[in-house]
Amino acid sequence: MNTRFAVATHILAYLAHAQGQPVSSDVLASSAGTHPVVVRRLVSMLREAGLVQSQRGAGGGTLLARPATDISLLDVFRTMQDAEPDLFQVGSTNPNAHCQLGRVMQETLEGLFGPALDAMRAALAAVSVAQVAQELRQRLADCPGNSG
Amino acid sequence: MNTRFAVATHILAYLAHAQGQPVSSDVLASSAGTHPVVVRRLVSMLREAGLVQSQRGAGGGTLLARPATDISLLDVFRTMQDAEPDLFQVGSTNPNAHCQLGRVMQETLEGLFGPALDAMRAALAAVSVAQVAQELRQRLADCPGNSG
DNA sequence: CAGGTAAGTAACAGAAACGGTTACAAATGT
DNA sequence: ACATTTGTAACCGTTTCTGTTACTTACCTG
Repeated sequence: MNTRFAVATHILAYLAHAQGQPVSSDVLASSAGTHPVVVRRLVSMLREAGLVQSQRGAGGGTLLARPATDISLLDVFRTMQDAEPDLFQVGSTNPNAHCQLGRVMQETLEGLFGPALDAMRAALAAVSVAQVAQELRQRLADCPGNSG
Repeated sequence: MNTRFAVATHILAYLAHAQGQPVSSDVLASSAGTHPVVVRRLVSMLREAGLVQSQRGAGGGTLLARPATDISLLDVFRTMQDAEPDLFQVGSTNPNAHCQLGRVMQETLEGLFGPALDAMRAALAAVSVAQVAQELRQRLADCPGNSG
């Protein structure tokens, strides 16, 4: 699930940079260094999450569904999840059930891992796609001849 | 990699509870609800990290290599990593190289994901195995007839 | 209306990781 | 000696992910 988060953020930052112009999956894939279908898969998830919007047909593509300032990395993280609940998955192991050590251990670990996840979520929530795009612009200004 | 972290913490908490008595991989596996060889695999990693110590032969087993108060969940997390660098793996995608958008995007993302990881690490560093074991004891006191 | 463009999606292949398991060697205490 | 227990290697089945192909659907333009 690792690259999905990075690629999705890549896509969103690119769309923020495009300022309302639809961008095709071919262009996005070329920029992110992956396959257009992979991009469309991620875009599908982002669209279901209400972060982007798509237009079919000639001249179509994907664009942000709301201002880049209103999309945080936490939004992206949650959309790409499958990972968030699994990060410190305590529930998959099947300890001894009822009130024995195994079960109590699970509850205890959940209580202790929680703050770590909360801290990470808070840090992700503090960064918007607009910030990513802006930092990108600044860095791009430092080197000539960029296309995509 | 998810269950590894939880099972490893389980093991360490159990060892802290055992207070210097070597615990066999059979007992640990039974408590954690997994296979003894899986436990030995994890114990191998924990041993390389200097967190535990093992004794072969009859009456042998594993015990903590240092006080439980000196082992944080961050130590466990780092030992079980393979995941830590991959959590927000930005480098696997192969964008357009040189100074183009793809490469700059990587650097930008790394800079923005960093604080999220730092926050999580700080939260994990704040919890020791001793705390886990103590919380376990408290919870176990609330229900009768626990063995393993 | 015809044709080109591009999203949407299903399906498959190959790779990697993980957990569980078996098997066996090495070490250690009784 | 012998039982016990760690230390590893090896293998299997499952899952997950990425890349890719192929095909359908939708939309714009001439």
